[in-house]
Amino acid sequence: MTDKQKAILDSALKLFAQKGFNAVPTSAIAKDAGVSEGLIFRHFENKAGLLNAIMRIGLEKIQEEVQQLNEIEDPRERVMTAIEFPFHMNVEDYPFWRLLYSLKWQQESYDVVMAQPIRGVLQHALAELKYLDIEAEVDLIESYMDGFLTAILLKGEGFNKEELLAALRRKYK
Amino acid sequence: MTDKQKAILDSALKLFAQKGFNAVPTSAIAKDAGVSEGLIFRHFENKAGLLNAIMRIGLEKIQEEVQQLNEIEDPRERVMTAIEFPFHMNVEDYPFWRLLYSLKWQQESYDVVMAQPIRGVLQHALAELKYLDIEAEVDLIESYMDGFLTAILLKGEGFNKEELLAALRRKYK
DNA sequence: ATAAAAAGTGAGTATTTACTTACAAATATA
DNA sequence: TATATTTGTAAGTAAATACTCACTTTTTAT
Repeated sequence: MTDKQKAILDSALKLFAQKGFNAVPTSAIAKDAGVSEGLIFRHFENKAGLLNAIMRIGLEKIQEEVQQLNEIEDPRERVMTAIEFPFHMNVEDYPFWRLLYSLKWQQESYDVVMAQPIRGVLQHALAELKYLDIEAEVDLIESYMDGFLTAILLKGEGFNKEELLAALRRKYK
Repeated sequence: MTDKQKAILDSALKLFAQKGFNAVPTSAIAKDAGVSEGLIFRHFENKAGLLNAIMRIGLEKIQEEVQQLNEIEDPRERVMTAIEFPFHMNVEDYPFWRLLYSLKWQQESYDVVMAQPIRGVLQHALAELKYLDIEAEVDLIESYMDGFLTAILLKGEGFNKEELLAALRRKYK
């Protein structure tokens, strides 16, 4: 992976996350990355291929983090850590999440790949805790997480996510 | 408002909700509505004007529904009804909500207009209930609602929202 | 050192897209 | 009925966009 290739991926992720995939022309990506437009197509074949490369890299990184949840012994703590995942996300990953969440509304493909591993963790943990109606409970937790992540990603400057986390913990104490 | 004008609005909402604003050319809208492309510009000036018309109509309709929440006397019930709003949404409004939620990620403007009235209802109700830390609590509830609405809008056929509602009520009984 | 492969460029190109315009049909108004 | 206004159309147009291609530069392998 060359410097320019990395620059293209960085610029594309940044711009896609800001304005949406369809609203960003390849010329703008090339300009932002300081690269000729043709190079994008040399490396990624087409615009969709560029998006694919971005998503593959991002999803791999996130899946590693999900794996780490399984190292938590206590299933109760494992579930709480999962629910609180949006609050402890790395800020440098925000653009990727924004892109993933904006793509959800047009192409489900990527989102499904992302949601599946977390679902597995939750299902397993709730089974250990002898929950009944595991599927509905997992849907509920996934909805919470989705809402939290959305709030954190969209409510900019003025938003205090620590306060929100505190309110959440109060409910689940 | 003529028949063709209505047809344009219907087709545009449908297509924007499915594929996203930027991914839908005005030619496709005209074709779907059975109308000449020029008519779109005669009535709505430009593509952004068409989107504005769609959003204005939709937001007015939704705000009426939010007003109805205020008619509920008991603040506890008022809050629960608000939280459960996503479950009782009219199916015919799904496309509008999909469009609103997809636009969130690129232009915050519309979403803010929508969220403000609901925030007001929640703030007022929680104040009546003598909650401390009202803002954080409202953020929490808004996050829930956002997650539920997203789940209902995105998880198609196989998704049983009644089960999710049941799980939610179990938690808050 | 030399050949082969890969990285990179910049100037195209075909198509799409938002929007215009000149005109016709329908509808309202007097 | 006559006329003014609104609704509608079809054929444009200029700009933007995804992608190609011929070519040069850099890196890798022998």
